[in-house]
Amino acid sequence: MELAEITRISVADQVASILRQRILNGELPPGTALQEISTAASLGVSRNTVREATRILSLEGLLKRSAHRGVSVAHLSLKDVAEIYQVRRLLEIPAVLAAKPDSTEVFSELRGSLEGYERAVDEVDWVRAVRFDLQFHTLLIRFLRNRRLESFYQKLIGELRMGMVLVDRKHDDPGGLVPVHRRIYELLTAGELAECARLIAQHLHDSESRLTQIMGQQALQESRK
Amino acid sequence: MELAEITRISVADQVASILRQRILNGELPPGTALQEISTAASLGVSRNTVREATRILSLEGLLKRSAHRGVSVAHLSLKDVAEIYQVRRLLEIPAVLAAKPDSTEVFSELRGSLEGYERAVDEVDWVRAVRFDLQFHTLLIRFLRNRRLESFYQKLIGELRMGMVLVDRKHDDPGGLVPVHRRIYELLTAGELAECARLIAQHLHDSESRLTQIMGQQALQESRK
DNA sequence: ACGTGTCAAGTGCTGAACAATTGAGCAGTC
DNA sequence: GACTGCTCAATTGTTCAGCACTTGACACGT
Repeated sequence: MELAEITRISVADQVASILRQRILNGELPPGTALQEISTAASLGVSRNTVREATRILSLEGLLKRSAHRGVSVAHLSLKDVAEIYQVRRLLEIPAVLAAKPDSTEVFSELRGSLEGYERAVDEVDWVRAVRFDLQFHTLLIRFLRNRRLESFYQKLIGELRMGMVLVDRKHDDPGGLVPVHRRIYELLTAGELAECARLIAQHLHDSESRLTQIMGQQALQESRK
Repeated sequence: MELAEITRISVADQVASILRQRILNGELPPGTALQEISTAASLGVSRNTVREATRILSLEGLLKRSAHRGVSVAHLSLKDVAEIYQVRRLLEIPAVLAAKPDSTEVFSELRGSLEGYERAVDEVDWVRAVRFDLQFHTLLIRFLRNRRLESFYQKLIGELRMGMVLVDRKHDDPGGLVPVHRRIYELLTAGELAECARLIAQHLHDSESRLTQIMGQQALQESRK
C-alpha cells in the first residue's frame, strides 16, 4: 500500500484529510466511534499516526475525545447551529461590505462556485450543492483579506456541513434558495453592497431557521422510539 | 469525595500547556527551535507525547512546523498583527454593543481583570499587565455568548501576547493607556454602549499603532548588524 | 432488582527501532 | 576562489511492541 506520489505532507495529515472527508460527506455520521486499532489497520498506518490525526480533527471540532473512551464523530446540537450562524452573520456581512471590485480573483472563484452550485441543483445532487453553497459563502470571507478569519470560518463551515449533509439527504428541496446566490453575486458585482448585505442577512436567517426546524424534527423522531 | 482530581487531563495536554505558558511568557522567544528528544527528556515524557503536544500548539499558531526540520516558536509579523487587530475590531465592537446588564458574571470578572491590570501597572509588572489587559478584552467577547468565538479570540490573543511580551519588556511605558480600561468599564456599566464601542475602536487603533511602530523599530535594529 | 466483583477490550503512554530527510563539512574540479 | 557533488551525523517521521490504567458489560450472590 505504497503511495506512488511524492508525499510532501505527513502521513498524519493525510489520515486526517481522509477522515475529514468521510465525516463531511456523511459516511461517518455523528456518533460513530472510531477505534484506533481498526482505523490504523484499515488505513495501513500505525496507531500513533491515527492518534495524531484524531488530535487534529478533534481540535477542528469534527471529533470528540472522551478520556479512555476514544473519539467519536461530533454531534451538531441546536446550540452549535445557533453559534455558527451568529458567527456567519458577524463575518459575512462585514465581508461583503468590504468587497472591492479589484478583487477579481475572488469574483471569478465566486462565479465558479455559483455555477457549480446551480449545476448541482439541476442534477439534484444535494451533497454537492451543499458543498458549493458553503464554498460560495467561504469565498465571501476572502474580501476581508484575513487568513485567520478564513481558516476559522472554514472550520465552522466544516462543522455545519457535517450537519447539513445529513439533513439534505432526506429533504430534496433546499428551500427554494436557488436564486438567492445568483442575486447575491449580481449585487456584489454591481457594487450594491448594502443591499447585498441585507440579502445575506435574510438568507442566513432563512437558512438557519430551516436547518433548525429540520433538526428539531429529526430529534423528535429520534427520541420517539 | 474526589480529592484525586489530578490526571483528568492527558499528559499531552499538560505538556502543551507547559510549552504554551513558556512561549506566552517569553521564555521561549520567537524562532526558538524545539527538539523532540531534549524536550521529551527534560519534561520526563516520551517523544510521541511531545509530538502530540507540538501538534496542538502548531494548530494554535504558536509553533511552526517545517517538514523534517522540526518545530520552532512562531514569529509574529507585521501582517499578523494587522490581521489580529482587524479581527479584534470585528469582534469586540459588536461584543460591547451586545452587552446586557444581566451578564453580572461577566461584569464581575471584568472588574477583577481591571483591578488586576491597574495593580500590575502600579507595581510596574508589565508582563502581568499585558496578561490582564488581554484578559479584559477577552472577557468582552463573552457578551456575544458564543464559545466558538471565545476560543477563537483567545487563540488570537495568545499569538498577540507572544509578541507583546517581547515588546513590553523593553518599553516600560505602555503608552499612557492606563485610564482607558477603566473608562471602558464605566461606560459599559452605564449602558453607554455606542460611546464605549467608539472608545474601544480608538483604543484598538492606538494599541495597534504602538505595537506596529515598536516592532518596526526592533526589526530595523535587528537588520542593522 | 440491586450492588458488586471480575474481566476483556481499548485507550494512554512509553521506549526502542528503523527509514527518510536535511544541513554541514569535505573533497574534487574548473 | 567559487561551484558542484559526496558523505555523514543529527533529527524528524513513522512503526512496533508492550505495559498500566480505565471503562463497560457481564455474571454473581444477596
